[in-house]
Amino acid sequence: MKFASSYEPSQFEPDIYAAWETSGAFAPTTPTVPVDDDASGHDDRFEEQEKYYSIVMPPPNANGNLHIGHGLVVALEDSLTRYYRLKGSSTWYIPGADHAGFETWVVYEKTLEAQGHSRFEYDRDELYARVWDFVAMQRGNMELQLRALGASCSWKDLTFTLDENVIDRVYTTFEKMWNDGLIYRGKKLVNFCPKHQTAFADIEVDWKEEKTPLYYIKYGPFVLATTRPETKFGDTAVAVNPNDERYQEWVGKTITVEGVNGPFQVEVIADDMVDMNFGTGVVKITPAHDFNDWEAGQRHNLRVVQVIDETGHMTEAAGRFAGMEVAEARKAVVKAMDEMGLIVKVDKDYVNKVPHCYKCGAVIEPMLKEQWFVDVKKLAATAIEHLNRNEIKFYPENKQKILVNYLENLKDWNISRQIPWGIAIPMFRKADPSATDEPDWIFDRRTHLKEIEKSGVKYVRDEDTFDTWFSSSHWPIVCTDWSEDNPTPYYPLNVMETAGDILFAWVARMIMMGLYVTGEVPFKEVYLHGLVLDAHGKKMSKSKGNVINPMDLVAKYGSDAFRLGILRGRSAGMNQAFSENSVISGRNLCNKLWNISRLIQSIVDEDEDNGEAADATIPAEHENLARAARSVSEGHAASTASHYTTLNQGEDWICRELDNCLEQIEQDMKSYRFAEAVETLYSTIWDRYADWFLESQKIYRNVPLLKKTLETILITLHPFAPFVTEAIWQNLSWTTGLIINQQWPGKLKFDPISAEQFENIRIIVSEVRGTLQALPGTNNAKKYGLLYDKDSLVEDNKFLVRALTKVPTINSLDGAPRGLRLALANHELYLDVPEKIVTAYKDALTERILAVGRELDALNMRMMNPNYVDRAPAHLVKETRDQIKEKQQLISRLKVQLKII
RNA sequence: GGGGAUUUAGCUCAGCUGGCUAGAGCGUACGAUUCACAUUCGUAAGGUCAUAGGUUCAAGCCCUAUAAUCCCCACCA
Repeated sequence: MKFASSYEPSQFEPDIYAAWETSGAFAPTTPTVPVDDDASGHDDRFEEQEKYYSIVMPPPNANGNLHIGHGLVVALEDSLTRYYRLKGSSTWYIPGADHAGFETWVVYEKTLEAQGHSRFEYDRDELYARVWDFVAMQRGNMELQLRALGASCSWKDLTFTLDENVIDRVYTTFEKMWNDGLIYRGKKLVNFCPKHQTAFADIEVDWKEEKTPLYYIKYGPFVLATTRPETKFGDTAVAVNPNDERYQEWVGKTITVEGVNGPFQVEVIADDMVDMNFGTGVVKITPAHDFNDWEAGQRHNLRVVQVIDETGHMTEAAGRFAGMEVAEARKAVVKAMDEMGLIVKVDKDYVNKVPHCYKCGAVIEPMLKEQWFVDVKKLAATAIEHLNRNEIKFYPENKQKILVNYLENLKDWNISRQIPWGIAIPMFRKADPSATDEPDWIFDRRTHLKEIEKSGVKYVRDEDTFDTWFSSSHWPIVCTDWSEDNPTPYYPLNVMETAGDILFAWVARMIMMGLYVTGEVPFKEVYLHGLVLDAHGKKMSKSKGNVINPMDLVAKYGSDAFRLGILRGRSAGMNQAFSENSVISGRNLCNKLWNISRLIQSIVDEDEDNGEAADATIPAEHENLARAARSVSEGHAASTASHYTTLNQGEDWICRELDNCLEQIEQDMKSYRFAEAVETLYSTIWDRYADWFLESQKIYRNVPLLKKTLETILITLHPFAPFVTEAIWQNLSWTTGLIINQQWPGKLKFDPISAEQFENIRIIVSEVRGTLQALPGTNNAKKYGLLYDKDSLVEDNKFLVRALTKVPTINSLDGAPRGLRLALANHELYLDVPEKIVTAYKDALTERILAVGRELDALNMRMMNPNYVDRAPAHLVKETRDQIKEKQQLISRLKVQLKII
């Protein structure tokens, strides 16, 4: 026997993955490059009646390890991929790796510092080369982990965000945008991290609430409130609200302000931005270091004086405070002002929101810099138009509205980053400004050169790199190898599965870019998953020490258990807690399935030893139970057990249950209800297949049906638990090939009336079990027999009912009723219990009658309501009537029993 | 300030278009056991579905308020 008594994932998983990978099962069945076999000049792939299923992996950081979120990503995406592969689509799951510009840069800079070096010792190109080697060294780690999770992705198509074709595509788009006037260079305030020396997009800024003292300072004729007294040297105006009567007389005048570096003059302006109710209703304007002030400065044509430099130190404009760090300068300035009596009061508990670098936590300084910007107005408008036409279906639905709302308010996008690790911006600046006839900036793809010559003029490359999202926004295009000359049926993607928190950063930009480049939306559906929280619903973080490593769980419980566990209790877009219990329950299911297979294989072996391999067998003692066999041929058989015949109610019933299960799974997968699909499989396999059908097969054996139904279960579970299903498939004696390549099972055939009769058997068995447990004493099941009165269902299924209830005997009632009557409406059944015990059961019986009576009352109330009878659908009214009849019967029978006692 | 969610058993969550006598996993209690599986089997306890109104023959589900929790966007000096 090949089956050990329990399933050990680690014994199978690596070999199974290797078998899949080497067999080529991960590659799409239709080529990913154009095909023109009939030399028609057209790509044949568009003409075939082929179903394509394409999905890309949000590229994990090439430099890092996978975290639990990636575990969820693989569980979701790979389940989809395997499901559609079994369904017969040419399936392309494209893996990726992200150079993760800033993230990787931060890690690398730390290792540099640890070695006692600084980035400033090297020039940009050298740094780039060094990081490349660093990443190359680390890469592969994450790829191994994706394999451990069972990702059935097409490895040969792995796309790295710095691959040549990616850079090519990004440059092509950039050039097009440049020519279309969508790219401009602007000197604007940008979010700048003084530690990392780079600008950020708004979206990358981490706002934190902090107590920052609010100083009320004397300011010429005014008193005004500020949290940043050190920027006073950059003030070029003071503003009041135009409707503020208190300050009307000053508007338009120039005032003299006493300062720590001596008096200076500013103009008083009126602007709506000022809130009359905050502080004193007077605001100092520092255009170089505050976004609102910058905008006010634009409106009023104010001078811009930079007082903080890129390293976070005060400039010469700060006079004697020059060279100090911002925090230090603030203290010094406050002290000096206090000594001069300029500070009126201090609100120490004032809570303010301060921008921080999301990586190092340093305070972000708004900094005036020349950067490249994308004019997003048109791009956003086009995206909104397509979104409003519902060309993309969102899961959860509400994200569509949120996205449109975001796009409507989108500001121009700063795409310049001052980090060496990234794709170089392909722009070159004229070296000699005196050559006035030539443009200042030109586009050129030769970014490997620092200097180029064009029309005899020298140009120097801009040292900045692209914001990672600028290149990432091309992901569906570059992964599927779409091009203007060769569109591909794999674009648009069928689905974009990714984290809900990058809806704006990534999804929005992919849509804008996809439309701009290809004219089509880049994907037909979007599924957004939420955060995986810890067991208590808290965000996982290193500082809290509650991070769960998916690889630990895989090692402990197996890959399938992890996948099943993480899909449980999870729905689109929701941040949900992770519980190890769910993984344990997944592990148990794998083991259960293993043992189900072990049992069936042993039955098959025994059957073959008996030389009766051909057909269903019925033990001689049950021969009278066999009904006329219905031969059913299966047109869409998965493997070898193509012929089966159902021979009793239990067999019809399991076919019906499996059919329902298949239908349910299909619906769930269509609507991305993964947790429900797993739940359905769990209860079908465990509560129905194992607990009822297999138990019944210990009495009646139907080998072809056992084979067929096991195959059905294995294939249906395979998308969610790929390893154990493949391990079993390989160990079964009659299956061939790999399960990953099988076809999704078709519907099973069965007799519905017979199937429904089995429900009655289940009800009878449950009632017997429940009543026996409620009787006083232990081991009741072994003590009392079961009596039936003219009940053909029980008579025909004597042996089965006996096996399931464990009662010692089942006999026909001869003579007057005796013992304890079971509370079943349509069956006359008695437990052969002595008088004494029946009496002891009296209270329980009375309670039972009362409970049924309450249910009956509720039903009667409903029927007495004329509105219900008139307005409710007829079938419901009939159902109620039937229920009333049934309950009445049950009560009267129980009352008879009670009287006898 | 603008927007999005969540609130159902001890815990984590289902309950999709109203028909519910509200479900699952884990946990708990009680009982079983020599074989497929203790990673097992059986039985049970446990919920005025956040609160208050409303619509409807019928509300966990729809509407209107309220409360609590969480998230995103904008940012007030």
